[in-house]
Amino acid sequence: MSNKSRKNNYRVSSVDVARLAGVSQSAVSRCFTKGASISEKSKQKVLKAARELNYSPNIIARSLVKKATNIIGIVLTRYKSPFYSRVLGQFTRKIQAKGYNTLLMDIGNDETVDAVLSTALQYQVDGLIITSATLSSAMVEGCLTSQTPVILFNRYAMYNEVSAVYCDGMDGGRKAADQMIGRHNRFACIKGEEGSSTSRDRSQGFIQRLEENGISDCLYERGNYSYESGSAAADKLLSRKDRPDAIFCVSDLMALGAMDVARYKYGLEIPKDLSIMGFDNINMASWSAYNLSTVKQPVTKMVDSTLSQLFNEIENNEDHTIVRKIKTELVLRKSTRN
Amino acid sequence: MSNKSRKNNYRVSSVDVARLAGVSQSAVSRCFTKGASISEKSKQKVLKAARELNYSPNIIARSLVKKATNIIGIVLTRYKSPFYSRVLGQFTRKIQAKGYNTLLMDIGNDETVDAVLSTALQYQVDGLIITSATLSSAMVEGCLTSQTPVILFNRYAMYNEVSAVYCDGMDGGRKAADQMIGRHNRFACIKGEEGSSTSRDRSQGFIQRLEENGISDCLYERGNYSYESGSAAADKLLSRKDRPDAIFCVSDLMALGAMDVARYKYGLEIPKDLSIMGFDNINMASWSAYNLSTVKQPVTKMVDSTLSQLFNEIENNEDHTIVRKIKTELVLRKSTRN
DNA sequence: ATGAAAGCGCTAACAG
DNA sequence: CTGTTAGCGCTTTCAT
Repeated sequence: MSNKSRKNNYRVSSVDVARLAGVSQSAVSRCFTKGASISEKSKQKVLKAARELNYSPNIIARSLVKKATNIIGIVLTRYKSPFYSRVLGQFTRKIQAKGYNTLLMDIGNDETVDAVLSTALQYQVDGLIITSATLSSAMVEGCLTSQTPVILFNRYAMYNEVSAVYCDGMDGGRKAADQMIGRHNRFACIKGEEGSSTSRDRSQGFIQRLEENGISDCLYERGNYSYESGSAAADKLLSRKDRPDAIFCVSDLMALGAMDVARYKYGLEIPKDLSIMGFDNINMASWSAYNLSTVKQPVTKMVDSTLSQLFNEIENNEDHTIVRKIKTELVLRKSTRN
Repeated sequence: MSNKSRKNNYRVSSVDVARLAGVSQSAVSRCFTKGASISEKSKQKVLKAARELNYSPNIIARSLVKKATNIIGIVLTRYKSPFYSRVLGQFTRKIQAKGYNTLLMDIGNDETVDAVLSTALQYQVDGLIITSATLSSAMVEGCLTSQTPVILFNRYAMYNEVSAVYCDGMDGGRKAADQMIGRHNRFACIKGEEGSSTSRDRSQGFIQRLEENGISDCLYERGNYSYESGSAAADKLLSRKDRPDAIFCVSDLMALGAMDVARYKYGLEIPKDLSIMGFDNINMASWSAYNLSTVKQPVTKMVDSTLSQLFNEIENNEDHTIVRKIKTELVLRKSTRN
């Protein structure tokens, strides 16, 4: 059996159906295009033939002529985070509900982002959602000339030709600080990787607010958003003699890791000896083992906003770009004093 | 600005490039088809023109003629589970590495599975991975006539025309039982939903092994694989006067929920008063707050096996279906006595 | 090595 | 309502 035998194998097409049904090929096309004018009689003939041959229209061919694939590309970076799983789940479900489909693309490191985006464009996606990755100007150019709407999710644009929706990390950081100030003596922050803009915003908001209140010696360590890195960072912080009694983490996962070293390695009681706050409000934050106070990113609101803007740009050809900054909400549980 | 103005907008094609480069359209096609015979000189001309026009080939058109889209469809049910996030992540990354792309489809309930699969087929996916969903015979038929290779992931086939790779839940359940037998007096099991075959296998293995050892009064409750449902099920179990001192949960997430009610609602000590085991070995199982003993599904092995079979069927037209049952591994931590 | 031409499977005028 | 016809943007013989 040769390498190509599959490709050469017959795939039933509309002309086969037409022949069997005794109608023209356009009739079968009309039969599968809702709103097209076709008599009930031919419709039945076509349907019968189609069923017999197990036919269904080739969307690729349709896309070629309609110049619309009905597919939305979603780009994200290695998503270890439960936050992004949730986001992705909501996106795909809602995209499907809208009659579109999702081409999911994962980028390992920032070097590959251009390649990935470019193949998305080559697939003629009708729209693009980019999560936690930056957009090179070459790619902005590409999207522009191909007229492909793009929304940055949880990033903001350096270029104002592209829309963005993200949550207000700066304000979230400030809220976290407000919750802790006055109840603690020594503050620390566990940030994300150096380049990360979300990490920067959140920690900056926190630190600024502290400074506004006369606290200028906030410690910090960095993690990579994982549980383990949160543990490691907290470990460093807690091994100091001037150990902090309040730690703000720029992600919940890191906060959980921090809580666990604090409790199980240092035997600290939370929040008696140490308050911890996270950011995201992932499911685990509410688990009884943690009860993590956190700054909630309103996922549903963010997703809906992204999608409504995207479909607006796609369907109404609204080329008006927007930047929507969504407010966070404080979720107080028991990992902080009150 | 009309509704259609975007669609009518110009998208640069190979003929545009050809014209600018002063070569034939086929030349530009060849330029982008590796291995095609084209002189260095024309190649440069084409490349230059392409760059100028910001051109890149339309994969949809190419797919139409090549009868191959290079896209793999992945179907999964509302994936709340961290296990499936991990699986999905591995799949997409490895699919991309192979030069393919992922069309991600989510099915809410079993009613929609046919619709979803059928649109995947209409998109002419080169292959299909179906996770935790059953395949109707109509769909098997559809895949067969369209010659689309399908692999069932963590399901087994009722039909032997379709390949499957899954982990041996029955054996996993048995291993869990072996670990608990002799150290406990009263056993219970938290199963998944009634229809779920994975739940059935895992719990059956557990219960059978118990019976082989003369224990025939294993209690059980059902959950839906979520943390909350695990808590609820454990709550019922633990409120009995003949409370179990060993609980096997068919998923880690439920086991974590069970641990938390046991500890925080009933004040039980684990594993002193109660042993708990899970299934999957998700990341959280190793967190210090839990230290959950569990039956590990070897994700990487399963994913690799699935993919190698799938690509084998795609590229070598190997229509030899396989069913690969992968062995689980016991991971002992501190939630069980030893 | 290159261009001309045929066609992938479909939709969309256009006549009738 | 229906068939005919002309493409969508590309790959691929087939000559040259």
